[in-house]
Amino acid sequence: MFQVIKSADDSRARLGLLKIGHGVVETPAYVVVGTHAAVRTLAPADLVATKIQVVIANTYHLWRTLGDELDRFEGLHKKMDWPGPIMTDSGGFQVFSLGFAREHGVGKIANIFPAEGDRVMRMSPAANLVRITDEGVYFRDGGEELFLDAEKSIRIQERLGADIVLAFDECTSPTVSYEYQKEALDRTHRWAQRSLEAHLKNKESSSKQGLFGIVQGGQYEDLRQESAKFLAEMDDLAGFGIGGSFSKNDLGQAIKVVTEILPENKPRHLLGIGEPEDIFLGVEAGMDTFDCVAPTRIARNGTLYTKAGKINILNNKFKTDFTKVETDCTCYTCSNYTAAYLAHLFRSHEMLGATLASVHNLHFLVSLVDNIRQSILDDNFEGYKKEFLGLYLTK
RNA sequence: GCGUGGGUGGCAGAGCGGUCAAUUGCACUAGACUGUAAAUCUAGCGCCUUCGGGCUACGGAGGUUCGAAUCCUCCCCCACGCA
Repeated sequence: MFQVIKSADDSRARLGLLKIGHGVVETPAYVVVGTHAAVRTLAPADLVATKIQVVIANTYHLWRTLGDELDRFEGLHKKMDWPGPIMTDSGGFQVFSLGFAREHGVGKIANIFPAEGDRVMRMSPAANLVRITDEGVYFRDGGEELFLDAEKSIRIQERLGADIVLAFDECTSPTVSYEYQKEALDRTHRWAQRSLEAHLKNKESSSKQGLFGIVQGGQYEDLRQESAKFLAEMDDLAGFGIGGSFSKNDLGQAIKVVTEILPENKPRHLLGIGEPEDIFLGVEAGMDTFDCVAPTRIARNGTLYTKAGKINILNNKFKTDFTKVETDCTCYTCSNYTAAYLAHLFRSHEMLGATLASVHNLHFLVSLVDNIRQSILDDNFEGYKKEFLGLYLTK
């Protein structure tokens, strides 16, 4: 299922082929987030044009939205008219995002321990909608409570029919105590076993789908290692996801300690991480695939990637910038439109602005991982990394 | 000409004696966004400032009052109705 084509000498970076039901994924690869079985603002044809290889949809949100319709669901590929590989997230992240993250107004990468004088931007705190038990998780949804556990998550994911499915886990915050991280980790491990059992029970779908276990452990290296060891021994897992909410400084180390333990012959997916600098970090530490809402979310909010760093197309100067966002970019947006036109679309609140920006940002990241693969092939990963980040992080 | 209702910051529109440099929305200026309850959110938005505050402001000019965007007088505009 997964084959490492080449490993770098000076880092853990590796080139691979992930063969799954709906195609072969060349890794390192970027996975676009299509939570509700749709990539926001993009028509399927737009998505194909970005050359993105994989889409990840979300179990919790689809289950919540589709409800009983899932019983006669014909599968995400058909539903989305997306011919390529699909992953589904288990709903484990919603344990965090609808719970702790909502309550404390923090996100996946949170500046939770700000330095003196730091101005910390946070979302307004809101009610915690989550109640975690050893059995599973209760999500408060309007007046009722939705209960999701490992078995149910796997069953829903079978219906959704993605090529890669994820074990149900508890994503934790880096602010909680060691004791709680440990408790949550043990729970996540038990849920991983339950997920695997549920997965293997259905011969038909488990022959088509691969189940990834999810490494947790928060900011504690020993727990991360324990988690990697635990999951590494589960032979029937098709691969691994690395989860959790990080602070930016811990990210690299948290991945490194884990990839040292995980088996080389299985793919590793870094969950929810995907700014350009993080991809280098992840690849260097031995990760194969990445998904992130960033390219599409920041696009909708007017931010576009360029080789010289991110730009905000709503900035005054772009009103009269009749050049392309990136002169040498071959994406549909840059091939046809000026920065000024994009600025105009955003200022006019035209949806096309969000679409064109999303197309560009996805193309940017797809090109980035393409170049990373080439650099590994050329034994020049470190060189390419320095070259790219040298320009990208100047701003 | 008569009657009525109005003239408030770039626009719309609150306020109708003190807590008003003036609610709110839009626009504008920045910033944030990392397994998406985000096409969202945060901050700023008269001038000056040693960030305590100071100054000029609610059509114009006077006046009443300790105090006026708010009350009175005159003037100038606008809308609608009647001639």
